[in-house]
Amino acid sequence: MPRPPNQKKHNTIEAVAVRAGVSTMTVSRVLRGTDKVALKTQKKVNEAIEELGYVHNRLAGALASSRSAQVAVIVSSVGNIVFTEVLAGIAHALDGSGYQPVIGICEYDAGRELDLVRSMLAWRPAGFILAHTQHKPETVQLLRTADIPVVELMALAKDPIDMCIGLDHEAVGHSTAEHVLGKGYRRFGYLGSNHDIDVTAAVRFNSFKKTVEKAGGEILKVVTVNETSGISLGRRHMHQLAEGNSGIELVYFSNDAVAAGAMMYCQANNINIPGDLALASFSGLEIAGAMPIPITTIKSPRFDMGRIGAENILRRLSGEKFSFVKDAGFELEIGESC
Amino acid sequence: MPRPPNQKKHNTIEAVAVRAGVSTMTVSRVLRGTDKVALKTQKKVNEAIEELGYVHNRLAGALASSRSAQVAVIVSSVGNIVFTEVLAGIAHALDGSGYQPVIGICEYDAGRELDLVRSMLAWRPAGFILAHTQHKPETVQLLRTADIPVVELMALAKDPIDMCIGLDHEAVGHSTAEHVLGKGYRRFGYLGSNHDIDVTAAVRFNSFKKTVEKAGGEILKVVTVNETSGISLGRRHMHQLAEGNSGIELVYFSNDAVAAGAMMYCQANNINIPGDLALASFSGLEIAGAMPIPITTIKSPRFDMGRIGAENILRRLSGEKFSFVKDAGFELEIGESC
DNA sequence: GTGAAAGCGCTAACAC
DNA sequence: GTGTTAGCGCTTTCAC
Repeated sequence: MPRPPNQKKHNTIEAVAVRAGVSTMTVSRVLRGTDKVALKTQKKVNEAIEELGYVHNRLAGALASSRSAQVAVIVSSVGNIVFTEVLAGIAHALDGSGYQPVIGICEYDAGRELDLVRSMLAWRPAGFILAHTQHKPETVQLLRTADIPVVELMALAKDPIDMCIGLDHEAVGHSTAEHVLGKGYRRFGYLGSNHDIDVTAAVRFNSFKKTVEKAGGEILKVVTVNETSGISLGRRHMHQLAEGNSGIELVYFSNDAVAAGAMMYCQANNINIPGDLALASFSGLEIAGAMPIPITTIKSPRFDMGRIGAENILRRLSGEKFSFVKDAGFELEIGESC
Repeated sequence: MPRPPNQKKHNTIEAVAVRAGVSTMTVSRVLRGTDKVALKTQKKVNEAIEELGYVHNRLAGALASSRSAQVAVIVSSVGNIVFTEVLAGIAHALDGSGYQPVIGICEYDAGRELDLVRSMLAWRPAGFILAHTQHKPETVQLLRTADIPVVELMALAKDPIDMCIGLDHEAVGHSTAEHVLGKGYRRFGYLGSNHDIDVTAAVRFNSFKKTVEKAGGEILKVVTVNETSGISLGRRHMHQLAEGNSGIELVYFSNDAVAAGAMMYCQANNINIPGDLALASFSGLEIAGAMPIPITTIKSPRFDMGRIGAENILRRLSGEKFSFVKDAGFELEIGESC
């Protein structure tokens, strides 16, 4: 024998229907706000819902309609403020749409990402947002066959899964180099973190280097550290680039947190910026502008990438047909550090 | 007539079952890893899954078993690094448990929180984590009747919904005051942000003030700003406390980001710390220790609050019966700023 | 170790 | 405007 018949159904639209003296369909309609229901009936139903403290079961709803109201989001890390801004943009765009973000964190690990995609897909999300463009082939395959709108953020994908809006990190590195070359600097140092997992930093640096060398400049010293990027990292490792008479005129950083730490080191060690040493960075974080000597950096529209990504998921969900790969653009934020 | 009969079921355990030459039940068992299935059968099923690119539908599973594998999490903001550390702790604890966090952001708004709780509850999460203790009565009611494990984090709740692990912010303010009084300071200023939404900051300050005044000290000037807390806020508003001969010996801050900005102001304006002015703060963020003059602050176990919260949700989900309200404790991190 | 049938709570598709 | 019926894709329960 199968499971015993329902005994005391509670918290079902059926209970609400009975109490309101209508059919379950009517309750369903009131709940979803679709179709027309007589105002009097609506009132009765809403009262019944209130009295019973009924909470709609979207699990059953999603199954029945094969339409979920969740949007899956995977970010590399929440410890990195860059991603939290993207998340904020996504949350902002989704707010009030009826869709909810479900967030997964892959810690820069493509294997974890694959696992996450698989298990998030099991909840049949309406759309998928990935805040990075490095994936395993299986991940791409899985998402392509899922047949839901997908957006990749942060960088321009060479072979996008579906939609994409991100930065051209090569252009970022190039522009930064052009700027500092224009200022007359020719001898450079570099301090970066986690190039093995943050591919975009490597792309920026390589492009920076290429442009510098093409113009006759030199990269005298490169320090890359494999620990989590942060202020204290910059503070602790800056001595490698600041001490002695290395001839370095300007240090380029993988991001503003590292640069800020480096500036703290300089402040604590009486190194004059930009007189003794100039600094240039990437991120456009609040901290760059709040430094005693504001740091020249590159600002990218992180919040907007998240917002636009989510908005386009919504547009597709509402039936529009389109796809795109869009350069999000960036802005050179000139401080006093170079 | 109701909906037309299933035509081409794809991506169902039925399709897998047919291909593997077994019943759907067997596929289900393999998928969930429960019960015993002959190794040969398992292999056949797994092959079929692979060939079909089948993705498990947890929606249907959750409905049938009335058991979901999602844990709902609500944080006040992701812009505040404090919450991202809590999230990281939660993600860490849930990792590998089979449960997935579903994150909502209420932006410090109890009304939004209520909406979020309602709509997240509609997905029948297995548990609920709230990274704050301020709620509308309806929220509390809703969660209490949901009959799922609930954890509140960050502060000690007076009337906890269920479990709670957080800081005693009154003790924090008191300890900070004791420390600075012990150092001989008697005349204080305060710079805080967003007291209307961040209740914990107000609690810390009031407790600080009480302790100071009881000891014969004075709070000479209080500046509270209603904008999003951050480095630049500290940088821009510090002048109100630093300029002139106000007699202020030490400034207390609502958090480290504000304090760091204040230090940037002092650095840029040649105010000697702690000679001209001492600083004390709260948070224990990386930035406090990376300053040219490390800032004395209070460190709380944010990651661990998240981790422990999630772990206890899991314990309850595995059948254990218990509840608790736990003081997470804190540590005075003595820098050179006072 | 495996299968059959009923049902989780809801909504699509129609009828009235 | 409202009700009826079948079924979304899975798991429960029991039988073999």
